Amino acid sequence: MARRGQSGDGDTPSEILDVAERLVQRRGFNAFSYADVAAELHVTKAALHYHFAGKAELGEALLSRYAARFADALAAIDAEPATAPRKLAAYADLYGDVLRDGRMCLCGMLAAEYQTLSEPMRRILTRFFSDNEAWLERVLAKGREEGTLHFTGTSGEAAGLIVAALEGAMLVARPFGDVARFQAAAASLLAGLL
Amino acid sequence: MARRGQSGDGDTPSEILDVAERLVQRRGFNAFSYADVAAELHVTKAALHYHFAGKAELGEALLSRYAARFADALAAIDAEPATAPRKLAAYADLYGDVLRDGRMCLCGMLAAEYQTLSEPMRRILTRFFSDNEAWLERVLAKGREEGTLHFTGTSGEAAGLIVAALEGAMLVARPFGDVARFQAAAASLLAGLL
DNA sequence: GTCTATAACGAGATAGAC
DNA sequence: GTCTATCTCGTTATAGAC
Repeated sequence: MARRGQSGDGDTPSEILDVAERLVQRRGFNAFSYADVAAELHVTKAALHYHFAGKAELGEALLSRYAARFADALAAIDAEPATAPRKLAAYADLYGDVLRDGRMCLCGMLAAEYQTLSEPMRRILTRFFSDNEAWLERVLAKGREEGTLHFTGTSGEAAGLIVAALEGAMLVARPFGDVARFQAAAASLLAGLL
Repeated sequence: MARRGQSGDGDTPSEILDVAERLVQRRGFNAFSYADVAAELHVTKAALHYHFAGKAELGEALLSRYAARFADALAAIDAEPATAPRKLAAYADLYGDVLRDGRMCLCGMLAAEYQTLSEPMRRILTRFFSDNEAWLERVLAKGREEGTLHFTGTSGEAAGLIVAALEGAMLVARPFGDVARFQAAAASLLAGLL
């Protein structure tokens, strides 16, 4: 059974989210419209408003789904036995996969547009970064304890640097249309932790 | 003589650029309008169109001025004798100063919106990052040569990581309204190069 | 160099039929 | 659940007076 997109389900709300997500990740939340999504799905804007009352509600659904998917990916990394460096490499690959599809991280994109977002969207967004850093902090602490990772400062500080560096590496790589630029930065970052 | 803003000159085009720049750095290029700038300067939108034909032309002027100002700041760092680590710290401070004013780096913001920009804007933007990395590459190579900096990989790779990490640290710090978050990431980054 | 006025378009959203 | 039709507003941009 052919299944496209990342959401398994082929129901209308999911299809709307799939299209909107790609548009936001490529162009930004303030540069996509209901008309864009409607045209691509061959439905009318009114149909979209039936499923998502307004742009803010659509944005919240987008963020919630993205954060949940990311959390699942982190759980999947934790499910397999691996050294801390390998877990970090797997983490960086999550970002690389998004970039390879020509997209910015949804949350990195929305972070840039933060001041124009609704309160609910803001809360989910900051939560995303906090959760990511908390996961990284655990991996980093374990790695340092096991002797597989070496860094100065706290695990929390290193976690913050990793999130920042990966988001920034995606941000800068996209204008150059050059995934290798991201890979080089990620490799350089992780090499500094060995 | 009282002088506000960063542009020395108090002529109309400069004032327009000052206001537009702040709006773009806080809200994004696709979330500010001629009406916003006009209202703040107590002039009409038509007056703005006299100085900058369209939004794209205004954006080009914005980017050119920002890039020139940044280049001046790098020249100023080079003008004084300092160790490579001190130069890197001064470089990171350029970003910190922008963030302390509640702003994202203009070029980081526009990098997120890259796919919606005009060709001329795109060219100036990528040039900005290339120039920054070239400057960093020189500082890094010198520092390694002098033994004041230590890192694996090429100077170019390390330069790319620094730009990415600082841009990303700004991006992530803003949603938290927390400059300390940026400072911690910058410190952690530079500590890894000692 | 700045104004008033307005054109032309697209965005977000709603009412009500089917 | 999707449609047609419509509304209102904001945005970019221009013409022409002062």
